[in-house]
Amino acid sequence: MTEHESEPAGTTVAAPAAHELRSDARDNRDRILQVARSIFAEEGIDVPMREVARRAGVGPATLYRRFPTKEALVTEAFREQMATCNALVDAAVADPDPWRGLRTVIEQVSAMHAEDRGFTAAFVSAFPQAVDFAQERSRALVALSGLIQRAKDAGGLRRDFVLDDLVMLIMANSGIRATSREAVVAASRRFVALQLRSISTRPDDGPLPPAVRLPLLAALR
Amino acid sequence: MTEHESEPAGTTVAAPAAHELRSDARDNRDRILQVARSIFAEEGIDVPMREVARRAGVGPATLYRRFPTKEALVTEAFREQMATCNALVDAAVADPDPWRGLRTVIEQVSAMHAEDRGFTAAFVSAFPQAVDFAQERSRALVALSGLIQRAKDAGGLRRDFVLDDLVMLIMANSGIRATSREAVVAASRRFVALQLRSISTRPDDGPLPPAVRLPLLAALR
DNA sequence: GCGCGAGTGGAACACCCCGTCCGTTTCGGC
DNA sequence: GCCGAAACGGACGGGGTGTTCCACTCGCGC
Repeated sequence: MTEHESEPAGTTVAAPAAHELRSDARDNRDRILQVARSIFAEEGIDVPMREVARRAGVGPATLYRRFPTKEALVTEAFREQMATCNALVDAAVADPDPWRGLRTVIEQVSAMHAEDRGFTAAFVSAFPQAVDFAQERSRALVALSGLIQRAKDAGGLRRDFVLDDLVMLIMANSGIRATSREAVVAASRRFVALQLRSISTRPDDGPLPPAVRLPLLAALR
Repeated sequence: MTEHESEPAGTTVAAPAAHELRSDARDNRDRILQVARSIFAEEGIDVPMREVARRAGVGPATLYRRFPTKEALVTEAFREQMATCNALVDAAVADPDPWRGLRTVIEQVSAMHAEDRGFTAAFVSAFPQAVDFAQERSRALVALSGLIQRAKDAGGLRRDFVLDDLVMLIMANSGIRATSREAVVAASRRFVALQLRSISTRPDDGPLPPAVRLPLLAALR
């Protein structure tokens, strides 16, 4: 995306359109993106644009000149993580042990969602018209589909597991809430471990990660 | 709750304060509540108050006279389901087979959350200051805690399972989204079945409920 | 019937949000 | 230094939501 800009060629890895910006503008853009990533991770995607601008020390107009819409900002903020996510999938698919690959990718993607509240929203695409991620996602899902089949054949994964189950587990994982990011991460870890046991054909092994006190129980002291 | 109202005695089952209303007012109140339950179940709790009023065929003022705040409306709308939920817990705790009781309560509470998007929000208490449900919830959690212990002792439940896990599973279940209520219910059913396998000490038995196509996969046709 | 007060609905208030306009500031090539 | 264009930020418009005000209506006891 944004390759259809009026630029001759891409010099760096993935610089969208920030090569001919004035120095101050470039600084501002970088700061905005940095702040956005931080806020989105901490508070989710529903943070007002004003707040992002305020914390970045710029006016709303500056924010909107660089990112014409909130969707654009969100997309850009999570591009990196999306790439990471895809890399995780690729690594998993390339793993000679398909069951270990599947296990690992579930663990890691779940961890990413637990660590970054906003990423989940971007992943599920809070902006349905954002086709940006859709294509990469399709590719990843197809690859995972193959991995699942191989994991079944090689052993380790129960034979009635399907791709939809993978999506279902990721969604369920993202439903976990807690009072702090650390708590969410810890709870997610235990949850995933439990998941893996339920979709594995192998016998139970080793202790689960520790349980975590969740908000609903706060009333109990 | 609301027993501390200024009424002499409860004539009917659980009439909050609707005993001396004019007939039309009573009709309106009932209709509002009925509409609210329906909308909340279908679209979640974020429906504007105006919309509830509109669908109930009344003006916003009427709605606000009966329910002074949105929180009050939500609380009242879900009181019944909360009671059902507590009854489920009581039944589970009373089950002579603790593992079956636990299994059943997980299945049923999960189903309730899947069937009613709004209930989840009310359950997790989208309004933190709503202490209304907090007390019953505490009682239920304590009871469940005992049930869990007995299920471990009697066999069936893995020994490292704790109350927080139960909350975690319910939360995770509520993270499941789909394009229709039916799809959510079906996916939830499969999810719960998977859960129960992971927390059970008994060997795998019988087929899982069918998988469900989830929104993320829509791109794959 | 009749009248009074509970009940009502539409407009309005206060607030928040996304996105834009415009007069001013600042970079950076000369 | 200088000066034009790029960049800036505060104010503004449009839309949406929870909640309230107020003049009018209508059940219901007499």
